[in-house]
Amino acid sequence: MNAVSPFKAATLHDVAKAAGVSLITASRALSNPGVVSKKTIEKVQAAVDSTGYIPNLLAGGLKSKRSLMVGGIVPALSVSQFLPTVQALTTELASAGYQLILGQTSYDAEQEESVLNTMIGRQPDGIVMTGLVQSQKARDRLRRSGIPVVETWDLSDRPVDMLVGFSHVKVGGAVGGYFLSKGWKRVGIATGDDHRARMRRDGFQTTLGREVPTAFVPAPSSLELGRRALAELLEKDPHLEAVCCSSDQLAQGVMVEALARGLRVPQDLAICGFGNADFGAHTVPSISTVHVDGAEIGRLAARLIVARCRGESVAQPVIDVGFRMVERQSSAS
Amino acid sequence: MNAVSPFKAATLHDVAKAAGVSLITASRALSNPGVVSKKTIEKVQAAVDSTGYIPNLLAGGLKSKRSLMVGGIVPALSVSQFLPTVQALTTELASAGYQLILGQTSYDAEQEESVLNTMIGRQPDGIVMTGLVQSQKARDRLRRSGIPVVETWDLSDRPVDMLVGFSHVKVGGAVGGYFLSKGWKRVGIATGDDHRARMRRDGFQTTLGREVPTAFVPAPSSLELGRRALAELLEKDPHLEAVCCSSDQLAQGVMVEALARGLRVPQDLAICGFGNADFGAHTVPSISTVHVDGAEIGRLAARLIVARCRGESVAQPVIDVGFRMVERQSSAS
DNA sequence: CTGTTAGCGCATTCAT
DNA sequence: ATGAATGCGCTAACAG
Repeated sequence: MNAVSPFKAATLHDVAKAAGVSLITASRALSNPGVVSKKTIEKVQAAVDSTGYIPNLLAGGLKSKRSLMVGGIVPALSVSQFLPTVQALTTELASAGYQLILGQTSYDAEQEESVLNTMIGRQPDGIVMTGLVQSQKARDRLRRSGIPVVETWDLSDRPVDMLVGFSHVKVGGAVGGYFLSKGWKRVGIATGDDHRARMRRDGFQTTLGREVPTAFVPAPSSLELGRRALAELLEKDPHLEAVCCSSDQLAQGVMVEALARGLRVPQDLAICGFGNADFGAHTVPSISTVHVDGAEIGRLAARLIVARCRGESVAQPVIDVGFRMVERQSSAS
Repeated sequence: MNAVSPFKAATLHDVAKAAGVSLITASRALSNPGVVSKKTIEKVQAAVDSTGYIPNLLAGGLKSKRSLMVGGIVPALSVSQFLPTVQALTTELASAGYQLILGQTSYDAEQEESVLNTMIGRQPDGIVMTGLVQSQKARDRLRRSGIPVVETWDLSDRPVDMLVGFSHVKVGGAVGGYFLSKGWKRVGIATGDDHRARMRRDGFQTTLGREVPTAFVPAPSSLELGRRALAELLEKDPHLEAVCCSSDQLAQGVMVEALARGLRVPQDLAICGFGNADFGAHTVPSISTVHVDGAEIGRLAARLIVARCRGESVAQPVIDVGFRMVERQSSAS
């Protein structure tokens, strides 16, 4: 049975007819009840119930220029670092009556451009990017579209519009400073090869004042890739003392591999991750990391968009949410 | 600076004028180039480039009854079990020109109903649910809406429409049979309390022919909750031989807690998870689990929706993707 | 191959 | 407090 529904969905027209009022009165009764008499509202409500009317948001959006949709763009949903952000974004937006349309770029600038184009075509009331918009063409398009945009998870001198993030260079610098304070000389890096991870590596190396043996792994990072990364690093330097990882998943992999090789953590090898994934506090030993409040980023981004949509002027369109080091057993001295 | 764009976005009207053709010819040149002369297409394309035209998909959808959007509904994005499904769904849909609108139910039937209502209002060309639709009201609404629906990750005698899933009772039964074959008598269950996890527990207990000590944990399951669950189970039975977990995250937590207490895995305590998360193969010891192809579920769901949208008749609207036991070190004898 | 006509379902003018 | 007209931007019919 593949037949389409035999029922034509009820429109506002049907509701108005059933309620014995005009189209526009029915419309107002539903979307602006303040200006309609109580009796009328009741009649309309009864008609809605009896007809099973569901407003066509496409039509409403076309006319009112408010689609009640917000575009959310991630490199890939499986990048678990962004998950709390997307989740909080979705929840916070839903509570304001907006829904999220998802787009994936696969870390590819061309795909980013095409995703943004179709996204703009859907007339979203806002667009939230995880990361900065890469291509210049896309940046221009976004600006000219007039759609409120929030870039997240990074900082920039010239954001497209609004921004909620933090400095990855500073994160790398902080971890580098921490390693220096511990006196570790023979250190390595296990890292993803995306833009932000590279910024953290840059900051780390700058603080250390030199290049550091590095194992690059493709996205998405995982426990398995962490194990391989440590194997690679130990080939480069068999006497490694500490490893800085671009995610807690990688860090856990490095740790598993180290323990499997009979290395003690942290005595023989210290490990630091990034992101403060929930499992990191509960492994044995627990994993030192850098905490970033991903959910807060999502909430703030949602609020910026919603404020803009309401025509409120946004006092602080660029927000640095910062970060903090979390020392746990994997690097405690 | 909170000013809205000073440029009014170009419409198809502007493109047509710039290209010196009629509105509908411009429309066809873009969406149905086969019926337009090559010269005209070129003129229109040039006009598109010069005006920066981006089609308004809301308007197109209103008229054509094809919104090119598909609703995707999950309990919560953080339920990592569904992530490969949502990711594959998004990717596969994108390749067919559709985009995903996200909805979250928080495992709550009322919220499911309200999410589905606004979803229907957006006139999606299809709706994909992770799990079955809970509320009867929502089921009726969905049926009457005529929108193609795919429920996933479960089986049902009377699906709303189409279905891609597997039997959780059978999964539980398979794990129970596996435990029986190993001769483990003192067994426990660490499980989430959602519908599907309970079905697996039922299947497990039915096969064992009795009730089994159980630690229930709230969603989303995590390593931490797994540690607590084992602590709870060991209080109920200090001589536990094996634990069946409702996710690999829980299983990892149970394992970490066991090792932290000096128990050997699997000699003192055997562990089995569910979901075949990527890390499970690479922990030490590696984690036995039940494999379900979540990405395949997403791909199949997308194809069913797309086929329906193209008016093709769907030969097999209910697909059982099955599962398989994956024995690893945590339960190897 | 191209153009004209007529809406899709609703919300924003205006009027009463 | 209610209603009539108008059009958002686009595409499905039909015409030529």
